[in-house]
Amino acid sequence: MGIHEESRREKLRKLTELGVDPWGQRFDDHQAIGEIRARESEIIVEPIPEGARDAPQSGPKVRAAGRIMLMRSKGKLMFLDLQDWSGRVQLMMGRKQVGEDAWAIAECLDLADLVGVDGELKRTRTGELTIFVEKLTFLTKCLEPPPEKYHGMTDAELRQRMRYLDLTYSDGVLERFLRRTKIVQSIRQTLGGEGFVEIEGPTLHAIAGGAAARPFVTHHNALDMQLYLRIALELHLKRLMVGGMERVYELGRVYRNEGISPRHNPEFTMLEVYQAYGDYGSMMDLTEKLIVDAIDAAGLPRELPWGENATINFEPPFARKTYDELFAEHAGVDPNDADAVSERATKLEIETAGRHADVIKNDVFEELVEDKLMGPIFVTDYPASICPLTKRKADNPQVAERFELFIQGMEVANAYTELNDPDLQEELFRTQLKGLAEDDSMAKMDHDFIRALRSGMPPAGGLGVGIDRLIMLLTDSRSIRDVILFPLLRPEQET
RNA sequence: GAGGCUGUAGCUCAGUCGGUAGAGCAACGGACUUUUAAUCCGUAGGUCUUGGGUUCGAGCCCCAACAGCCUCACCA
Repeated sequence: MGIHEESRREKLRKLTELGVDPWGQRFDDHQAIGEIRARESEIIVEPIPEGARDAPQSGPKVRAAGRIMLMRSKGKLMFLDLQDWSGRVQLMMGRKQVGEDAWAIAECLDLADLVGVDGELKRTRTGELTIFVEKLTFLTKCLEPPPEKYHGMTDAELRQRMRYLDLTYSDGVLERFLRRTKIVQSIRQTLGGEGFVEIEGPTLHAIAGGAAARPFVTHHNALDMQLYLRIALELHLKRLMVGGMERVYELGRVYRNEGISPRHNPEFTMLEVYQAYGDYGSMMDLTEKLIVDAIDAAGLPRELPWGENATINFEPPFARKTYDELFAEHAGVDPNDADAVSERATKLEIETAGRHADVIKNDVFEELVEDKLMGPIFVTDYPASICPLTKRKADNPQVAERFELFIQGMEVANAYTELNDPDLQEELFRTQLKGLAEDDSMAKMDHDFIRALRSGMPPAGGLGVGIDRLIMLLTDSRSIRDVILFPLLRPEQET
């Protein structure tokens, strides 16, 4: 046991001797510190009497509970900063004012302990809003020394492994995750308002379809079968549209067995929305509404900061450009001239031999265009051959009715006019499979899904949104790990 | 999977040319009833991530492993 824990355990023992439960009890009717601070105006200050030093004050009686963040002991008087999830307030506790019994408890306090207090809200001589403690209730002992009181925790690894400390001791972290919750709530509210119903699809899939990604593999013992954690929500939601769920969505976790980066975590949160009798145009309008509503619900301005100097302007309508327009603009090559595109690809050291022209074209697009799309911008009308789940344009089967929303070079949303022709779907599954490792293909043959389409899926628009990335953009976070409470880490070494 | 950077006290960080391991905060003891990262006096706290190697001598140089971060690849 280290010296810190030793001294804290000693105080825990003393508390027990004093008849105090060091792990606390129910503490009713306390007010959020943020609300307590808002009662500042109720403080009444009288004129300073002749010969006196301080003006008599009277303030509201308040009750607060929280964690001790700072302690300044001045002998028989101590100042503490108490923090809860709504804010921080100073406490003043005097030996004379609280009495000997409470003072004995106060002498057992350590930084990071949890306490409740009753007292009067007033100001100190220096004007600091302060609860003048009349009653102290010990709530929970902390056995670990907290991070440094000024710098907090800066080590990225510690902050992720010990998120519980990061939330308390790093500025803005708790606020960021609470904002995430507000944004997700807003998305559900917007969708509900538009008549969409939320469902819960299976996360264990026999076939990991609906996207191109390597799945996590697991095994069900009783059925002795291989299962995959879902990589997308798409195919089950579409089955539900066949079943008559005309406006349906799922907002949940998907799992991809891929690399980890500032923009990738093996498990992440995806929203997929399907609207019968809509198309990708209806999804574009919905996407804007979802984002703008979320910004409003979080109490944010439409123009948000991004990094040191940049801002992102979310004022709708977002820019819209076709894939080919952007391709011509950034690659300087006619997007319909396959030879010129191939030549451009070769210059970029992109493999061209034996590869489909649209795959090469898309590699060039990803290399030269995507990073430059600061957006928000809807990129529309993708090459059909790279979109096996998407309906083709009626007047041009080479082009798929698909858009992706890019913001700060990140793909945030992806939407289709959904392909509902079962024969074409089956054919596209088969052609996609050709020459591709199964894991690398977006189209894994799913006979049950084809069978569902044969029963008639209404023409529809579908939308996928990477929720974590959207949260990053709305919270000015450069890493996905800053918006996921417990990102995946290797296990800690045992020492 | 490849490359670069980082790893020193509970936390935040110094550590010169290879020559006895440092500071602040936190802790402990003392003073202090209006402090604000309180202040002042004193005390204690280290397997320098781990394992090898070079050297009379390694926190420092070399090799490897582990972990984190960044870049790239895969991907959203």
